[in-house]
Amino acid sequence: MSEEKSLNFIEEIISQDLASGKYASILTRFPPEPNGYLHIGHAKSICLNFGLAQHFGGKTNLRFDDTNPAKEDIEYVDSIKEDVKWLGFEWAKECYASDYFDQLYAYAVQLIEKGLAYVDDSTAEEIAQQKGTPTIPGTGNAFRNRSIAENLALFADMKAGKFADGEKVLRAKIDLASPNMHMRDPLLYRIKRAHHHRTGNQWCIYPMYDFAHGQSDSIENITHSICTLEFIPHRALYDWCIEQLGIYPSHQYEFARLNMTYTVMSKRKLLQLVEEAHVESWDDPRMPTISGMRRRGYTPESIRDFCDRIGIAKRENIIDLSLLEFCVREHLNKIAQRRMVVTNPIQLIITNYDKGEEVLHSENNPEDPNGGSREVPFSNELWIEREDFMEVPTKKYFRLGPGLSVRLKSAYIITCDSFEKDAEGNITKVFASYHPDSKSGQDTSGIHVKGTLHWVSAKHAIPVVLNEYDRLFSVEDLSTAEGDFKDYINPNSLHKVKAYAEPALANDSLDARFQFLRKGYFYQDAKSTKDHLVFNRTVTLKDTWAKEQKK
RNA sequence: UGCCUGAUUGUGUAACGGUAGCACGACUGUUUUUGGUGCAGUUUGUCUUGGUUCGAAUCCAGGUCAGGCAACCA
Repeated sequence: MSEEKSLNFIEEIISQDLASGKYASILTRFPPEPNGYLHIGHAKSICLNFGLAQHFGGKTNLRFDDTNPAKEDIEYVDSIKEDVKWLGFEWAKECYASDYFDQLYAYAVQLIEKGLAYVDDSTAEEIAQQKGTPTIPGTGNAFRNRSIAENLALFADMKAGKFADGEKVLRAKIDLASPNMHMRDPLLYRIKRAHHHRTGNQWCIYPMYDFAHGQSDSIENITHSICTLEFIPHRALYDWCIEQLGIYPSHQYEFARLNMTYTVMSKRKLLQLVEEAHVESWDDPRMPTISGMRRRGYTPESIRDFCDRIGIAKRENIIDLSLLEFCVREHLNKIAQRRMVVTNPIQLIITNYDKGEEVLHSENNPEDPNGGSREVPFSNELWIEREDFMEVPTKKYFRLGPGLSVRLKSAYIITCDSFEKDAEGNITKVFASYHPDSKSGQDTSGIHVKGTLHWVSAKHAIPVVLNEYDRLFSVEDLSTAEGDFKDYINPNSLHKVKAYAEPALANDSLDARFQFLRKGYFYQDAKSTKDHLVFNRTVTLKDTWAKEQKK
């Protein structure tokens, strides 16, 4: 293989654990709560967890952290499974925290029996108040001293549904003065009458995250439980539960979550964008969701490559969107079928072309010698881009203008002779003559031109619609922007454009990736039909001319 | 005011007491029937003050800055 890539801190830990014989093999898990769609931040975690297992010869479970029925739904479970598969990963077991509800309940009873948990009748407000603040120790209440027998009975009654929602909770008895707020007698169970998407109405008490997650890891024999930085203060509790219960010691490790420029990465905010119709749906191609990116035309390979490149560390980060764009372009350049599409057309008449029409050939992908070619009809009446003609060309402009010559891609070199304008001064027609001996592939004209234009034969063109996407937000770093994040939504994140496409596109497979020459990479939209072809722009091509013009 | 993390070029990420490297971005040049791609090159960095050491991004002490922690959310 190639030279060794340095290990990130988690790989470092794992290789030591393996070398020391602490574990014979590793087992990781990806544990989403099914309360929303997965986004590119989850992709980082998925690639990490599954990637670790692949790299070190272990396995990964997919576990749904479904301990809060009020927010969760089967719809999300299904989408999550689809997204993980699409990214190219296979889980060893499909698990649910709800599968462990009986076991978890038994664990809670064990804690009570050890005098390490108690039923508290206080209200949420009272409990919050009694917890104190980070600088002021908490104070206990009378419930803390209930007898084991009483706690056992009360907890059984909680389970049996003898109390109303919120009337009682089960708490761990740890340390109300702990400098770690999470150790100040954290809640273990709450009463909540809600329909659970898997257990139905079987339960009216549900374990809290802190009482479910570590134990679920332990039950599955997860060796390395990897989560994001905000769970660092939970680790003490994670370890406490495992130790007091005397169960398999899974260990938690934390890394920094992904942030990206020009977008948001929280399920809550993404949900808001959907619910308030700032975007069409969870899979709107502007969304940073996996489903949105898939619909936009991102490939799983490019997303995995991206996750590889951003690395894993503990420091807060914000990744440039341009890195993601680089990754897709790099992959798409290798696999995309080249096609010609004109979006803002002006008519080009080739005055000396008297053959009527002919069929030319153009390569599907210059990067792929085996990519073959396609037929492209040519005639004396073409569409070219309006911006490819300039009445008074500027100095570095090497496209079409009066007296200037360019090549029509895969066709002939032409020279512009004249043009027409309407009353308002808009160019309506451009007239040119072609050089018959300059035909693509058999050019003997000796003419050298700097520009090559894409084009479409007017009478052969088929109408298509292009969705040209731009960034969802107008500021780079939403986390430092003041006020509501929605104030920064880019009002021009979508341009729907009508365009003329070469006929080959009508017969192309729905699943193909395209590069529309000089315009960008496109992918057929989920709602596109034969009669109404719609393409989503995945990403533009790099455009050094646009950059030059800005100067 | 407490506790916990962290700080390396514009952005990420390496260097595990011994040459601060890589990628993206930006900028040059070159190739090109896509102003794409490819190729070659340039560019900017160890938060700060002390200390240990022949030698510190790395170890120690203090400071600064940033983020997290007081949901019957995960």
